Amino acid sequence: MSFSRIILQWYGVHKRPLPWRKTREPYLIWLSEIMLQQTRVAQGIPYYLTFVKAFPTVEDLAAAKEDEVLKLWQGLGYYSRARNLHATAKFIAAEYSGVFPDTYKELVKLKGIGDYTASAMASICFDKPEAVVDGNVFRVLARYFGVDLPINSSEGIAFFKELAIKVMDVSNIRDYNQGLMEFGALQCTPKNPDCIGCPLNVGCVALARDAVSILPVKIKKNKIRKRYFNYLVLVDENNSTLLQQRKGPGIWRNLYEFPLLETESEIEVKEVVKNLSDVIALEEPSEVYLYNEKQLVHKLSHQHLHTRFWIVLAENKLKNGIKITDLHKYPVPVLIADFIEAFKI
DNA sequence: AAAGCGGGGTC
DNA sequence: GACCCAGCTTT
Repeated sequence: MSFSRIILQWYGVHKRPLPWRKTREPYLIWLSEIMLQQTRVAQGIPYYLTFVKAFPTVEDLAAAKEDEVLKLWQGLGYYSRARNLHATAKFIAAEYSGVFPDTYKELVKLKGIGDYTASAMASICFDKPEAVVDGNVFRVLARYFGVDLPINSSEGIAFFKELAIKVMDVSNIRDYNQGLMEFGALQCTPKNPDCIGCPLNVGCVALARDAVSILPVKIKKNKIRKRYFNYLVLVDENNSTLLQQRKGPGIWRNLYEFPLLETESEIEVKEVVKNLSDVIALEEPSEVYLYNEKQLVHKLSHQHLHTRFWIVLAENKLKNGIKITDLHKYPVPVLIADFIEAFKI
């Protein structure tokens, strides 16, 4: 039996009943695909359900404020996905009367939709013969066909895409594509795959060469940048504080945070007081003290944020102050959300 | 071609 | 601690 036949047959038995598998409506498939980029299915499910409930149609999403979208996205990470999602929803509603295009070529032009997502939507929603290549597919193909080209090199990406097109089954492309990814997620797992019980073990090149554990090959290049964040948590007599929206490029764009003093290294309270006026306009603080004695390290995949929260008691009432009890309404990074959760004055 | 972009699960 | 996850965009 062929590679694709075995995948289809396996999928028929092991298909999980995921929420987005009850439909082929482009809006819902799109939503699920964007959320699942670099994200495990289990982590994405609750967000998907929340979004479908809050925004049943693309017009509903288009009509929302970006802050609302980011708030519901909070905790899922890679927030450019949420910003692009919102921008594309507005574009589809305004320019396409709320109807998604049905070809790879048109889909891939949309913000936040790249090769993978355009292929997934075209095949799943419209039965178009497009091959998907996600992390699962890279792994399955690399092992079964014994390909050791790095999956994160230009050459590797092009090779695997071509290979995926060669072996796809266009007679049932929806199930084939989803089946191949499901197979990677459940059977051909990154660590300790069950090769004994694998329906593809006979033809698997990696298994024959005892190379399962070294495939796929990936060039690693993780340089982790250390940063030192000092958040200034102002508190006035009304129990109000200040938040700022992060602007420009970099992490957490358009999310909110406390006024930030970033430094080259860990600093003392004296230095915080000295630099206070650079970050916030304040008549005169009555007291500045450290909230977390032990600096906490918030780990992103490419940055370690050594973070301290400083409580700054304000002498006068803050202008544009936000009630501490209202902080939970703003979209914030998990780092800030955890602080807000724990903060008791 | 390479870097930047989150947060969480798994081993 | 290392690796990975239904990747995309910018440089």
